Amino acid sequence: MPQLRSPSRSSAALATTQPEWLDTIIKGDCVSRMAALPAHSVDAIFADPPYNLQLGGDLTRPDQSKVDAVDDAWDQFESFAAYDAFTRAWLLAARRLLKPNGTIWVIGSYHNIFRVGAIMQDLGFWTLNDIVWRKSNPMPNFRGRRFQNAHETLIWASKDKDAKGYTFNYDAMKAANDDTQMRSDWLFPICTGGERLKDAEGSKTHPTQKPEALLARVILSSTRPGDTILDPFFGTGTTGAVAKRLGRHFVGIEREDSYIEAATDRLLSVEPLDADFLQTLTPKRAEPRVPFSSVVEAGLLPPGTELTDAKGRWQAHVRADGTIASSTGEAASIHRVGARVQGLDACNGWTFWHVRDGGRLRVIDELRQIVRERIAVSGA
Amino acid sequence: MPQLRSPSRSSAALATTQPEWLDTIIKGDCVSRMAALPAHSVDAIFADPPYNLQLGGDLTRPDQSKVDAVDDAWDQFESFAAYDAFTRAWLLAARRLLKPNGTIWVIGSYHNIFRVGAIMQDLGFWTLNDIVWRKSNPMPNFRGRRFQNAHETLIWASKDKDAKGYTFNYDAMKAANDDTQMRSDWLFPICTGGERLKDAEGSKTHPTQKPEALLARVILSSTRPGDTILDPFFGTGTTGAVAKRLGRHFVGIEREDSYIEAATDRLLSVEPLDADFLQTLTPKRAEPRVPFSSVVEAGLLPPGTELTDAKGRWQAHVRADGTIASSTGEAASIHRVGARVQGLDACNGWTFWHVRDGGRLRVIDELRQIVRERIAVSGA
DNA sequence: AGATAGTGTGAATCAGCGA
DNA sequence: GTCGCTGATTCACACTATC
Repeated sequence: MPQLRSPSRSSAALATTQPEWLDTIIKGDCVSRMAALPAHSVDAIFADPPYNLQLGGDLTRPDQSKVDAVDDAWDQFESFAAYDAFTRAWLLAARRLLKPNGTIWVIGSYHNIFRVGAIMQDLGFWTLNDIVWRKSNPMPNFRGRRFQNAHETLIWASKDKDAKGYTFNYDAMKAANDDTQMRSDWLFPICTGGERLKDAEGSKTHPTQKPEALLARVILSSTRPGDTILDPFFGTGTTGAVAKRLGRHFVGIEREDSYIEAATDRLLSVEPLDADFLQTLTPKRAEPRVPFSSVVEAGLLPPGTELTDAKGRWQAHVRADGTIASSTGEAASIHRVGARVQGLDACNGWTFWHVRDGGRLRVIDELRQIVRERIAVSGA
Repeated sequence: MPQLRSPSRSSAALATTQPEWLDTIIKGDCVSRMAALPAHSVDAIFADPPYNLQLGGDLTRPDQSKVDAVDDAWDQFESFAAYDAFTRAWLLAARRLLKPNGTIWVIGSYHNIFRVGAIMQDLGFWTLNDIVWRKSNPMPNFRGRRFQNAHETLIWASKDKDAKGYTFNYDAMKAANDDTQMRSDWLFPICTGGERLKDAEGSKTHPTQKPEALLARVILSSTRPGDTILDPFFGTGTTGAVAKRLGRHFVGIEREDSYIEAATDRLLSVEPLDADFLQTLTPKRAEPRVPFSSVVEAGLLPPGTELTDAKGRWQAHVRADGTIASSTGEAASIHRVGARVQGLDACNGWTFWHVRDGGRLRVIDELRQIVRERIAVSGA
């Protein structure tokens, strides 16, 4: 097996315990190969399963019986049933490998995505989004009998309904999109030009090679550096190439020797990006918790200081124990009092309350940030 | 029954043979009502079935106001199996009514569209396209836990694989789209403002009223004047209103009296129109939003590239996820970091940041323009 | 009258932690 | 497992109120 491993950065000390299948391509049928891997071992899955319902080689009927001459509708149903059985099998095997907070991405077109999506729901996957990949340069419809088929669909799902701890780099996606949240429709060109792998004769190595930009958004949005991403239909290894470049681990499963060969060469030439450029924004949720009392104790808001909302409609006073008291005399946390004066159920006191600082009002969240920075410096 | 009929243009001579249910709203359950209509009697079907949203508790906006959720009884199903049985029943009844060369449209979201699509395939419908309705003004994701759900999906299918004679007004669609083929992704605003039906108290009559522009494109693309369009989930009658305006016949089936009443009033006020309506079908947009990450992923600004302002006073470097980090270590969007290094509240990062290109500095807005040209798409 | 600021709202499967 | 508290979170428009 060629050395495809991305440098093991964050887990350098654990290198000896890294499973031997990490950052490799496993040859064989994906269902049986997935069954041989340990459960709960991958953080994310990206799957680009065969779309064509007539791919006999990829499909095995539940019973290997030969079907007599039947009418079209029945034959169609048979082939759908075979595709469904195949889909259920690989999705089940994939689900077993997924960590409880892992997520799965599956890409398809109208030929297969409805069946895949319904089976995913049946198996308990919980849809987070369906994403539309809008192709900026799709193939035209030559016969003029339909709309130009200009998109494909991705389904992004967590392992089950109650898995709330999945990774979604919301802040990074928003920052990357001019500070408005990333939508469910993505625009990318199809894979062409130098990115498209060609064989010696100049014909494309793989019929449906996906653009690296698409995989990059998938990986950057839903995984963290050091995570492991499984691709059970590895093909020419776009998932692995982007994962390696972005400091993630990968596992690929592929049956065809020619694809494995192309993917191996490709992966060897990928240089991981410097870790400095892979850092993503720290979600606010993950920042250290600072009690309001710490702001008081730090002297930034001495007891007795008057707080007010941004428009000066409500007032409260800071008390020594880290509670505040509204003018009506009710004392509680900054959040509770903020909610109560407005007559709401909830309120983020950090962004609601302000303090007069010279001529202007300053939101107390800035004071929390000062305390956080002091804590960081002291190495706490 | 009030007179809702559209003037019978092409079939004036046949007016005496026009069935009594044409251009009317039939009250009742759609499965049994469809069973009472003659087979092969409609040219097209537009169906907006319940989506089977499975909503948990309340959802509040950041300002603590409550989102008015779709919690109507008609959208509740006990299980996927119950939803599937319902779907199979109405699709079977609908298929019986469809003429051999008729087509069916079904709209849904990721909650239901996969199941609907799979069942349609099982019943023998032949998918012609899946169409993405991109909403120009979708509701945000308030908790930042997913991508903004900014689209819905329509499936367009013929009665069976061998039905080749269906109507598709290819040239009209192409002409309406600046003389390039109409794509499978359509951009329309959601139904708001004066078009949105309100009750006496000013609250929306129907929770999921669809925009007329969407129905107009459906009807203009796949039916001819004088055709009959069935809507088994008529609601407040958008399908009927647009059909009447465009010189088509309609049949609506609806259970709720309040919706029937609103639809009846609405239909009476519709005036049939000439087909210059086409022009409203292609909403013109300003230049498409290009995420900064797309410039990074396009290879124009590889991660690690140093950015600087026009005078070289401040520096930052590009990170893989589309954020940038200043030399002081602060990371955020190109706009935020630009603002912060200057000590300003806001900054247009596209025009502030430059990159060294040979000997000269090049503003990154030029790179955005390059990406725009690469991904130029009508209606983007 | 016209500009500006403020408010309302849409098919939504929308927390995490510690006690 | 439940309960309770902290505190994180919104885009594009249409419409209304105010200056």
